[in-house]
Amino acid sequence: MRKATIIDVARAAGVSKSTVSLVLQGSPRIRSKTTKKVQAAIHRLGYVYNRGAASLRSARTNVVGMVINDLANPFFAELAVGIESVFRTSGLVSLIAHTAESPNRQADVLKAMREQAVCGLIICPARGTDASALSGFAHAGTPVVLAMRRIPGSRLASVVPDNARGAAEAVCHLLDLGYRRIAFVGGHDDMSAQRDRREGYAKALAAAGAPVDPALIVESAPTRDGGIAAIGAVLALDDPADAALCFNDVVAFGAMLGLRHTGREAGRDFGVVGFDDVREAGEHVPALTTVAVDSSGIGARAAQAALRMIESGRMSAEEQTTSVHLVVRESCGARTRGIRRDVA
Amino acid sequence: MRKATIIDVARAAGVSKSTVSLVLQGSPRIRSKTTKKVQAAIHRLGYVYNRGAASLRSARTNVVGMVINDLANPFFAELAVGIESVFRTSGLVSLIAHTAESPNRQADVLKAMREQAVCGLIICPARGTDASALSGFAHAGTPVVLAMRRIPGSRLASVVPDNARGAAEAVCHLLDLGYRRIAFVGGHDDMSAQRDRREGYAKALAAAGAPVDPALIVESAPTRDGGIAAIGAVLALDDPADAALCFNDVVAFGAMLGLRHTGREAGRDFGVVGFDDVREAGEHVPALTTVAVDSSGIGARAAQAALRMIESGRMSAEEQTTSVHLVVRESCGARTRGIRRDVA
DNA sequence: TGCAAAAACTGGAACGTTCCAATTTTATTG
DNA sequence: CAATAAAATTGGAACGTTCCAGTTTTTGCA
Repeated sequence: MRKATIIDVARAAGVSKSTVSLVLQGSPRIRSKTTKKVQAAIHRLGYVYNRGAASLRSARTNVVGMVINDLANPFFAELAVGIESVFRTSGLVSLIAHTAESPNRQADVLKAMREQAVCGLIICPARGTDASALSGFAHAGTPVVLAMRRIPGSRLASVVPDNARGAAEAVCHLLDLGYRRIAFVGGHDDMSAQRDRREGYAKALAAAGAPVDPALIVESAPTRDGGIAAIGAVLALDDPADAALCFNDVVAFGAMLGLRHTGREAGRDFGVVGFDDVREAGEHVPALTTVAVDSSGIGARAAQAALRMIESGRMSAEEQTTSVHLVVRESCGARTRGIRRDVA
Repeated sequence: MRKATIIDVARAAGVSKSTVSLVLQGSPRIRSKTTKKVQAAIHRLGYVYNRGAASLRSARTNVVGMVINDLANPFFAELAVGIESVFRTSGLVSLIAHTAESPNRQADVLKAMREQAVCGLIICPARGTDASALSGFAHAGTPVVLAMRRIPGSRLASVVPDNARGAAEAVCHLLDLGYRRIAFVGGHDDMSAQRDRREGYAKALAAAGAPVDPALIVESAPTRDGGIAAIGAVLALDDPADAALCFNDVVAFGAMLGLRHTGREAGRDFGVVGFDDVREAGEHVPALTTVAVDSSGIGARAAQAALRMIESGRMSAEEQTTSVHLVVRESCGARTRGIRRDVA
């Protein structure tokens, strides 16, 4: 049995196909009696709207793309869910894709998104993504919003947490607790978030008159294993670190594991602060002190920014920064050492 | 500037639009010289393939749908990533959607998937999903594969872990460690996975000649809070439980938290076994003994099953079961009590 | 009731692709 | 080199929708 089309529906309802199309679009110029007739026919025939055909004619799809560098990271998964729910309430369908932090996969995925003619794109760009990777969208007039990570040299809208401020707050907290050799571990230099956090770290140290020792800044993959490796490096120094601000919570978990391998315990022998405040942070033993980032809030803002651009048809390069706050738990040793300064 | 079409490409390359179409599809009956000419023109014009138009004509999209009940749960996120990577290597684009375990949202999402004319669907159905929710796909001849959860009364292909066997193994292990009042906590009766696991639990107890006390079987949301509540219930009994098999790892984490609230510690005063073996299980304190489920393997099998059906055009209702194995860590108390039986 | 204006509805044409049957080009063979 | 077979290429129709410019129906008012 062939699939029913609006023409079949029109015939069944005794109206023209144009009328059916109008009903489908919820046009206000159709009498409710007619609408009812048409909807009955739609239901009776089991008619399914063909979005492909519609977008062929009207050039505006209701599909938005979402490109996530790591869906398996709970932080990004939560972000994706936040974005999706905003789009869903606006009647848009989200096409979620995962790039596994690989620019190649990302290129493939972006090509697919273009072919699907998405009407907007939210992307957490893979590490090392170049502005040119997204030029096709700009060229086609498709709104793009960067989430969590900026791309240097691109004139694109973005929503990122206040990385520098969060990092600075964390460093101040560690300084207040009396730590002297504070390391910055994890993440790569070509991730904007890492650069921003590292900058906040350096600035806070400088503001306190403390020296910034390049040996205490160690790059690593933003993963648990990366954290283990990085913490090992700063412990092996002649003048080893006594605390670390980690690029993100996952790195912090790895760092705490690495500490344990050397007989040290976070919060007792070493101060550890993470970044993100994923759900697991509060339940880890010891509980992780971390800079809380509102993932679903960032997702929602990014989605809203995209929505505005889609609806208005005007591109914007607005850079939004969302606030962050330090959540003090155990891994920094505040309980043991006593907090000497109140952190808002 | 209007977007380039195959007609523009054809003109630029000095061939017909049919030839361009053939090149785009990688047809073997085009001379390589012609292919090269066409590809040069495609590149020169920045031509982007229009999948909507193509699927309108050819009725076969290369988009597959993926409906996940909870993307924020790391287990399902990993599953999604596994599925996606299989589809990607076959040149299919995955449209991932999230239902938040709500049948209403699921219905919306499924409608959107049908409108996008997906050529296949993999779904972890939301709790309480009825077979009729998916009848539209069956009716349209679109392959559907259930992952992780079966739907009673539906003739659909499925890939689920060997829940009963895993649960039975866990119970045997607890019995071997000397526990007597083993509870089954968490999950809901209308989730097939919960029923299967509970059945394995009951069967193992019966096989060992141990009584199955209904008071020891407590439903709860499959969340951390659910675990806290459920463990509270089995501790409050006149004859309280001394061990628990939890519906999944998240519930187990909650249960261990709940134990701590009453001054008990998993592995010392009470045996806890989880299900899934999420990444966090091994790093929790105490480390969680759990039944390991191969999430990415299940994802891959489900994707392959869907792929077979898509390619052959023949529907199948094959039910695949993947093997599971018990991972003994600390929360069951094996270290303290000594293992009296070797678990493979 | 009749007339104008507004509201409701309608019939092509068009969107960019694939499929089909037909045509042209190239290769093969006697 | 002609005749044929095979390979490569082509133009037109079709897919299901929306848009546009009407046309018909309804409403409001004298």
